[in-house]
Amino acid sequence: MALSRSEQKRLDIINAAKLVFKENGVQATSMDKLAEVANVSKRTVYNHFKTKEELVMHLVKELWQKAMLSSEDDYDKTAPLAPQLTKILMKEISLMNSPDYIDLSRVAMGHFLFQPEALQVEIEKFSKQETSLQLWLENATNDGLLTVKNIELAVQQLHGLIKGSCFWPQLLGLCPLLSEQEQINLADESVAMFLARYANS
Amino acid sequence: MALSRSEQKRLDIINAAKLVFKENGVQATSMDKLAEVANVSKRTVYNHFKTKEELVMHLVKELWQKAMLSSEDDYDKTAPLAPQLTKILMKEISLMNSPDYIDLSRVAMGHFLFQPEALQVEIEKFSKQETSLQLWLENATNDGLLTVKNIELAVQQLHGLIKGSCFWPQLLGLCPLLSEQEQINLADESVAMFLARYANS
DNA sequence: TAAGTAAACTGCACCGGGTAGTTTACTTTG
DNA sequence: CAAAGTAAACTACCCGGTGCAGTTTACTTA
Repeated sequence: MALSRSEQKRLDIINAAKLVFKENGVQATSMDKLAEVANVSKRTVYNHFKTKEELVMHLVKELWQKAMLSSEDDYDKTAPLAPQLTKILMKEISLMNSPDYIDLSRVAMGHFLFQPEALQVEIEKFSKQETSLQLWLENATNDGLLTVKNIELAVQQLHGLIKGSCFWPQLLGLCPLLSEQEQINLADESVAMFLARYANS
Repeated sequence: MALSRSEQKRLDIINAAKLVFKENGVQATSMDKLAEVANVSKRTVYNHFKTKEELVMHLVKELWQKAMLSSEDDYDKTAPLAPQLTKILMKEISLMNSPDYIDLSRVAMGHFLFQPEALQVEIEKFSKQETSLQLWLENATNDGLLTVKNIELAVQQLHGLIKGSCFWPQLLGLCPLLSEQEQINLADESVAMFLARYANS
């Protein structure tokens, strides 16, 4: 499955961008530096991406798609709730706690922090689809296994519990990534708290 | 209490910095622009602050001090837990959900995102003191009113529940600030979930 | 009350350096 | 040989920070 030379160069540029943006952010990284790291002439960079902005957007979209790819988390009416929910959370945790995701999120955040309109635009392109977590909660609530009055709030609570330990501290460089065991503990603790509040006995 | 002219100019500069940094961030704001907004000559800016960095740091320290000023939240062994915890959370929520705090946090985040070492240094200067939330949890646990095995985790969980609704979305410009009623609801919901998990019946 | 003084402020030119994006003339590769 | 890549110079800026001559302010002395 050989890539054409052009395709290869394109990948070199994208990989170099990820590498170099994550070190100092977008603004502080020049296109000259980027081309140098990619081992590509600056003109080639501009042949593949019209502007710096376009290159950044390409990376951001890649990130979004990764975060949004919804796997089929089958909701099972008869199985115990805790393991099902744990499985869903583990999937989110292991994604958000990966180096690539953190690094790219930092880049995106640095880029969008002061352009909320642009961020809104990007988000709306993807926010049509419900998350698998939300669907699961809706199913379990409709079957009377949970008592959740406000599903949006519940989703936000679960995400808050998770991200507060496995995403934001790492994004800010205040904590190292979680080990596999720590990830499992976090999922279990989050599920325990959530079900203590919402599960029907 | 009249301020000397120099003190007044200094305040003008600081206020202009808050105003102008919050619009486009630190990197994207020139010192010429800042001086113009402050109605002060650029030379005067540099007379008060040796470098741009020093000015930014001044703002950040101001933010930290506001966030850290711990009030005496008296723990009361005999009173019901929920209202006590709600009160503490409300104080944190109303601080974190204020425009000044959000705006300055955004500036600080944009500045430190790619300088984790510098952030570490700043944080360590302030992180000696325990938060009032942590103290309260320790007291309630020692008195057997709560069963919390891991207090640090519990603190992080509470902060996650709160910040996930009243801080991070606003920092990113995805949600408007919470109304007083929404703040109260958030505090109540967070307390309800927390106590459902940890309170001894 | 008038003259003097030190400190702070102003405005502007200036410096060294950096950047996004373009152009050109030439070379490599499929 | 046509499409893509290369190196290097080039345009047209912007920015942090400094130096300096001259002015304003507030306060004090004669």
